Amino acid sequence: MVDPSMLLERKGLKITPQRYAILKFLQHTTIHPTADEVIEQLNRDLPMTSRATVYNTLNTLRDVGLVHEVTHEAGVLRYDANIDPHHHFICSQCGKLEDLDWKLFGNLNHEALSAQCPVVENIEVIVRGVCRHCRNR
Amino acid sequence: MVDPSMLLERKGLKITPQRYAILKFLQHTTIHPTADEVIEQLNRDLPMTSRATVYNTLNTLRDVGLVHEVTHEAGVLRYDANIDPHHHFICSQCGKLEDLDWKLFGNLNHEALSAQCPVVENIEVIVRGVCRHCRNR
DNA sequence: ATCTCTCTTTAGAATAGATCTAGTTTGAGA
DNA sequence: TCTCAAACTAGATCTATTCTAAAGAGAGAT
Ligand SMILES: [Mn+2]
Ligand SMILES: [Mn+2]
Ligand SMILES: [Zn+2]
Ligand SMILES: [Zn+2]
Repeated sequence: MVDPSMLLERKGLKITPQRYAILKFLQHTTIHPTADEVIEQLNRDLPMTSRATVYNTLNTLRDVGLVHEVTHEAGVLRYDANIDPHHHFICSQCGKLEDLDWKLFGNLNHEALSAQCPVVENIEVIVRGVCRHCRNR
Repeated sequence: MVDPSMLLERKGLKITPQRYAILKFLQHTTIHPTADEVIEQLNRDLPMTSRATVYNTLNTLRDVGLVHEVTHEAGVLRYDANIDPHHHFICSQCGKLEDLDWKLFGNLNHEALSAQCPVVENIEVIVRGVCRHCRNR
């Protein structure tokens, strides 16, 4: 796991306590938090980050490519510091959103695609279903 | 293309001029309209559908499965009357959202997936890139 | 050490998409 | 024709996000 300071510096962003804390939190969670969940978590112990700064920072990190927006639920915007190619699974019962390994689906970027999409920037598979935990209850 | 009246009736929904018009419009467009675009189009000639009714109707149609929500852009909620399995392509330059044929990616629902997702309800591939039109300009 | 300039943070106002409310209209069935 | 539940409506409300304008912070210059 790369140090947040290094990542921020590489992108030419000043290292501030708020940016450091937000990026570090996103790096260490797997829940793909919403902006509200980021605010909640950061200010749980010691309030030090305003609502506006969380939104500003998330947008800044997204602009420089350090986090990705995950937009597969109506009205819910999540953030993901895992920027390696991967897929997502959403449980329709509990709402959990999990990573799926990139290699799970083989090579998706093949010839036939270029008819409609000559330049591919990103491919992602979204799987909706019921997770193991929800199935067994 | 199935008649909207028949689809509504099958789902036990009353056939109203508003529901008929909204479903018919969605059936005949390929742009995956937002709620605002539905309102705009329906009231272009003869205003007859309120904002609240468009939202109510879209939610009703979604609840009975006659339309799907398409939620792949931050803050943008689109509607799709094509409920056959298919994938989507989004052009990062012009924002166009197009259907991709289901058969384009072969069988995605294979054994390895069931480890994390024992019950699969839906699989969809999202491709982001540059469309032919935007590439050639 | 002080100044300066730019970037960052902040509280609160504003915006916009979606939902809710309460009253009205509609039409199928008695 | 009457009744009643479902559907429609205008406008109020809600809520996630963005905007605004002012304060803070820090790197380099003097
Ligand atoms: Mn992820
Ligand atoms: Mn579609
Ligand atoms: Zn679950
Ligand atoms: Zn394009």
